[in-house]
Amino acid sequence: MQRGLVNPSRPRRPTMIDVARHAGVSLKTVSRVINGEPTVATELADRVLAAVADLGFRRNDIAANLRSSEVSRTIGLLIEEIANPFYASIAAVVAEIAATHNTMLITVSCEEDPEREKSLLLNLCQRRVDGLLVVPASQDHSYLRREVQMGMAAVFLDRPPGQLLADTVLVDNRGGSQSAVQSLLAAGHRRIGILLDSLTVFTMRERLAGAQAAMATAGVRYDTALVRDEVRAPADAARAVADMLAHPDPPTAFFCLNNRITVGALEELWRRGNDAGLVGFDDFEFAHLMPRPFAVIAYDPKELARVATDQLFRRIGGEQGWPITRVLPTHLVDRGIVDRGVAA
Amino acid sequence: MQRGLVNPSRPRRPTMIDVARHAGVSLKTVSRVINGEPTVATELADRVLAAVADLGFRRNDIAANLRSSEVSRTIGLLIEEIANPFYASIAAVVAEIAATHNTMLITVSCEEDPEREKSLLLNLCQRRVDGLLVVPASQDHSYLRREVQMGMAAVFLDRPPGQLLADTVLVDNRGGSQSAVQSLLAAGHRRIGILLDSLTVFTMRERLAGAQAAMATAGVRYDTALVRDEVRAPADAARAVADMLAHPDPPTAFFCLNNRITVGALEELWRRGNDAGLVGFDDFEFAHLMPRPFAVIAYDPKELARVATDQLFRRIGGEQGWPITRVLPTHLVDRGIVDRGVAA
DNA sequence: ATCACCTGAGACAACGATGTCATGTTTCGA
DNA sequence: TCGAAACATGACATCGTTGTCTCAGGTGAT
Repeated sequence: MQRGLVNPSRPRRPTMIDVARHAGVSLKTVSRVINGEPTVATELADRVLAAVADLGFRRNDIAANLRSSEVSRTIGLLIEEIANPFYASIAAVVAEIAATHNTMLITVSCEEDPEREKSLLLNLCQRRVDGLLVVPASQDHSYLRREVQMGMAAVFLDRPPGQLLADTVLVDNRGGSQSAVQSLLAAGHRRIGILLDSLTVFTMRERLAGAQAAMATAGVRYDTALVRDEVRAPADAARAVADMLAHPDPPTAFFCLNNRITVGALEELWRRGNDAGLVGFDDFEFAHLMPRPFAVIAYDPKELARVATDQLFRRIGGEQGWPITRVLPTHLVDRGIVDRGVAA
Repeated sequence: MQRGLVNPSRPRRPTMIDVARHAGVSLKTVSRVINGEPTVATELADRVLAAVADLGFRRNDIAANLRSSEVSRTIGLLIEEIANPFYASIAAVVAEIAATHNTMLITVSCEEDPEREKSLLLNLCQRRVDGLLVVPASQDHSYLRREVQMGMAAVFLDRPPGQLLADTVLVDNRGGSQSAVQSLLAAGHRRIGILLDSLTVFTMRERLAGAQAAMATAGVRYDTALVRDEVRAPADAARAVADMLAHPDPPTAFFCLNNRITVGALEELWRRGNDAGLVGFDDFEFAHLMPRPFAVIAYDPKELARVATDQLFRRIGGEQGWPITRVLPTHLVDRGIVDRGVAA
């Protein structure tokens, strides 16, 4: 039973065989023309191209890929969520570099769910992508070991893999945090409030460790009453700041471990006209338009993506060797408002 | 020559045949077990599953898809650039809805280049994605006609297709613009500066037309000296504002046709302490933290994406019928600063 | 006890392309 | 003028799955 007869409104896509018949040549000749092999007589090639145009033929990449199983020219990127500007800028860089390798990008968001992470990554493996870029949510990636052994390229970024050796690109979270707190200490602050998301996240643990190290080095007491975790949305940060300021011995400065928190804290301090010191980890767009001064520990997420993607394509290209870990530097940036003369 | 012997470091992936041999069953039985068909004796199924675990077998979706060419469970999304928050939030919604259909998303950015748009979309067709979501950059999509005829689902969003009939979801650019300008006129403004990106973009033409209509209705002269196009970056907007304010009969209000322009204009007016009226098309994050009051024509990009994606999956699901165009409403939102008492 | 029926399992073709090899034709030098 | 090399073309197997069909063996009704 021919499909063409069953559903005439949606014609079956022509295959190379149809083109061959239409042009009066063999299947293989069509294949040669489509793939630009030079050993075809001009006259035949023209007939084939005419048939291609006539029938609206377009090669089925799925079939081609199955036969010549070299590369699918597709890579996968796993992140938290694409709506987050941090990840969006990473995805942009990855897609751009991939395009130069004639490769498309499947981006999947796991939303901090380890189960989802696993199922998405294995699903990508089933689709036989050429490689994986992973910002992991879980701490156990042993389920990827076999895939990697069987040739799946994988590079982790922003956070390291767990139970798996793989190429990794990180940011110097600890060092950046250390210098953030050092700058507050140097300005004379001794009571520093620290706000963080969740300790289940690698970057948060590292940043907190850096802050503790800086305080220990300076001989300043690390008071757990001045530390709040599970601060997720900006509004949580605002509440935490208000809360800490009500403390009998309140902080005179705040260190926010990500930019969502920074925005919330900043908004609250600004609302109160409180001039506490404020340093946030991560820069962000519009930081220069915020209504009060603060500082950030900045680094380039694009560079992170660039280094990781380049490494991935090196592996896809067949580069052998032990997994490599690279740590990118951070730097302190003083961020003010558009015009500091605001109060004047 | 076996590949395993050529490159023993990267073992060949096991296929169903390997699993079948290892479990002492037929190929087809493996296929049945993998696909959860119920007609397999428990004892055999267990042997197959053990072999799968032993060998680290993972089904090749490419081959499966080739054989049973139903759906590839992949859709394509074409946008300008993923780093733009507007498109990132669209991509997030599309990916989320796609996930509920067990479908992954390939996002490609054409960066306003019509040639790139064409090649990317046709490339996606070659990959046999199940459907396309398109924010078009070009004005001629006749090259998609054959693909659509042959069953490729396609939905356009934010901007309409050219030379092609297809499902489309738009925003009421004209109406929104009209009410923006009406609000400025109602506040007594008669000289209104208009800043826009490029007239090659559909949304810009529509928004400008809406502004003109509002002025015509009110009997206010449309002075081309107060219109600037090719305003791309915020800095361009700042310059344009400065320039217009130097006009002998300067504008007392500005209408910015996108949010990048709004930010630049706002920054310049704030720097000058100028209290001109300001309305921008498109809301944006942090708008409520900006250092001076203004208004925006807001709409929900997520709703845009939701409606378009739902329609796409309806088409993928086989829904027939003529292409549909939907236009989503906008509304005016007064946006101020965190605390209007800033100057106090 | 016989036969129709059901069910589980395997053999084989098919999906749409590419790789390999064989074949027929042309070309060119001796 | 002939033979070998070079080239253009096609026949056929193949990639890793799933769909179709067949068949053996067990079940229940008559």
